[in-house]
Amino acid sequence: MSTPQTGSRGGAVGIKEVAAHAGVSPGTVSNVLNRPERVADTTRARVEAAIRELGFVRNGSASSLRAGQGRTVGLMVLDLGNPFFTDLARGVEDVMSERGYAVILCSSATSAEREERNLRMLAEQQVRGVLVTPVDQGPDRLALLRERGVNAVMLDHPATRPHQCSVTVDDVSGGHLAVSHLLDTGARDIAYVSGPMSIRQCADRHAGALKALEAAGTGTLRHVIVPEMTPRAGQEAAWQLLGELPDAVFCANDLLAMGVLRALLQQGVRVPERVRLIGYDDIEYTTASAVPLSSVRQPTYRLGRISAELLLEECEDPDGHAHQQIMFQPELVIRESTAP
Amino acid sequence: MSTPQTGSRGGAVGIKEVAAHAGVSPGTVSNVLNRPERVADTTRARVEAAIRELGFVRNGSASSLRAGQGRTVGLMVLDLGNPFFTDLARGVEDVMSERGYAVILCSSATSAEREERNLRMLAEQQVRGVLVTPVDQGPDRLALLRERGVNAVMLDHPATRPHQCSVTVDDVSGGHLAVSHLLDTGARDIAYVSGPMSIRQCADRHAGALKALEAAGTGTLRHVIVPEMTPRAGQEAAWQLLGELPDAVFCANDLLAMGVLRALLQQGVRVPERVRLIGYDDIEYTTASAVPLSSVRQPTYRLGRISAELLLEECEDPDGHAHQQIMFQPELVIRESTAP
DNA sequence: TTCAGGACTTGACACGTTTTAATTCGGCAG
DNA sequence: CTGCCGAATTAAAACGTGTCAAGTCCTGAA
Repeated sequence: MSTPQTGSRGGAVGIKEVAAHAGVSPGTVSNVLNRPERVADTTRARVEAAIRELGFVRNGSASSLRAGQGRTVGLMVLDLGNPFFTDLARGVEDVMSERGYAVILCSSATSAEREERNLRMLAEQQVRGVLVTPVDQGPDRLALLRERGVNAVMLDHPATRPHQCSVTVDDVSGGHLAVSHLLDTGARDIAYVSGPMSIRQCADRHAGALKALEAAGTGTLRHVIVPEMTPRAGQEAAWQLLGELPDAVFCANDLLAMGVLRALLQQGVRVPERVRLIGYDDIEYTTASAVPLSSVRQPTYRLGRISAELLLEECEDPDGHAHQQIMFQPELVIRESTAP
Repeated sequence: MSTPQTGSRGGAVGIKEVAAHAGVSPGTVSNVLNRPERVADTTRARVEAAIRELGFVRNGSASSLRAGQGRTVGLMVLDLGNPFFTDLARGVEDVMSERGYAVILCSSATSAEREERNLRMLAEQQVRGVLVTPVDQGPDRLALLRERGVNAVMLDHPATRPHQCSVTVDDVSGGHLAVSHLLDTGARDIAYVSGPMSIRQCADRHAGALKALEAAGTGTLRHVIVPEMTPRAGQEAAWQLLGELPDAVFCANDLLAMGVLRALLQQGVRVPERVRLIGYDDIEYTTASAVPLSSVRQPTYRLGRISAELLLEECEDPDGHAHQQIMFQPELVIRESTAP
């Protein structure tokens, strides 16, 4: 019984054991951890040695309970199966990991009910802030968090409240870019394949497409709406178009475009000679596509990094922080699928 | 000052306010939350009403501090850019969300240093368990967590300790499947493109490939090692092979295979007529590949779900739980890239 | 020698919940 | 009427850290 196992269970060492081992008071250990500048160099060295020797790990629950704020943030995305969101998550995770924050990952899977459940869980976890891609424009489910003083940054969605941060990419402009380009290649009968118009991205890209037609004063747009934005759904959308082929197809998403491309090629339709095809997102996996896919590129990874930095700034310096609505401009990437 | 704003800041209601509002003691409210069966029906109803009316949200930090265990688990993957891991993460997240657990997402980015940093962070966060794809076979970095009583399930990696759970897919068998199939198509001079052999998956698939050659009593295997498992690296690997083309290429990864395919086609090498090509993982995004890609399919999403369930079982019933090493068998998916 | 003042350090309480032992209460047998 | 039991509830003591007012020690000037 002479072992230094003073910890409660499993040899967990607390701040008290460290203090005893270093011959100082618990308060000093806490100071070493949180405001190292207030403690004398020699004492700090002794405490740090004790921490290392005992393998002390700070109890985050206690810390966050007492301090009223922890070092975790929530990240809620629409769909973990979509490379757009995983790239974005990668950016967020990279920044948070560097800064010592933990990221709680949630997927709403585009379900409002699941979004609400996850937000409640994030509130329970006492997250310091959240990055959210909201499911819909509907009721402000973030209110629950805001009341509790949790900062929020809207991801790929314009701010819904006057003073709130948001990071987005200009989807109207993206739709405009894509369709202008299709018109430039000579296409006139254009089809737009997208998910439900309740998804803001789909609606905005559609609006941009219409603007491009209007500006050009020529061309028509057909709209095929599919329930999901997956390759399979794209394939099914293409089947609908086979009866009367358009000159070009603009997909709200590269995944959809991959499905469309596959269906067209299977039916012997030549791309781009007979039908031009352009997608959206410029995901990496179209690298070895049958016909290299033109697309509208979004700075996805950077989007994640920047929104993470914005959130941390807001959390760590609430007063000096000015809310920002950052909007990136997308970029046209022309490949073979639109270059006859 | 007559408002019921007894909460500390931002109107955060605590268990005490709820108790006062319902005319019971804080202990009873806690019982309603944690062991509802111990409290009389009428009282429970009154408390639940108060919770709803006040918008009470349990403080997870306090709960986890006092109870000694929270409702979060950690998930550490090797590479968030790889669909294999994001599919897996999706499975984990789905299960955990259903069961009311929070998932802390970490990526080690195949860096031992970052793995260690993240594990320390998970320890601080008092996670109840972790799902880990370890970076290497090296020093047991999980010890830090095990000491603190954190359960661990090894993901896509055999258990390193006698009594530990693990969920894997038989990579030796996968390599065997792939190369046997290539031999069946008549290939003899086969190239294996993979990441560093320190990655277990790469090594095991290589071992399986060798076994297949041995069993067949014919054929040779060249080995091209690239630093990363990305399409770009695959492209560069293919350039190395252009001098003396093999009959077939087996890639440790579909991403590599996509890069190889792209490079071969660009150089006018016909696939599969001149070179057969097979990948690994059967990711969704090869759907619209120039030449539909043969691959070795792993039940990735199920892998995630099952390992999550295993971890929860271990956490919630530590005594009744028997450690399991589950190994799935991969499945050969033959498409055009190996079917001349 | 004394004292002011600064640089560190300490001690004790508070955070919101869970948990244990103690209390109340009605009913029922002796 | 008393004593005792079980069910339901309560009061109070933790959990491990952060914070801040109150100390201690040291240096240098009067």
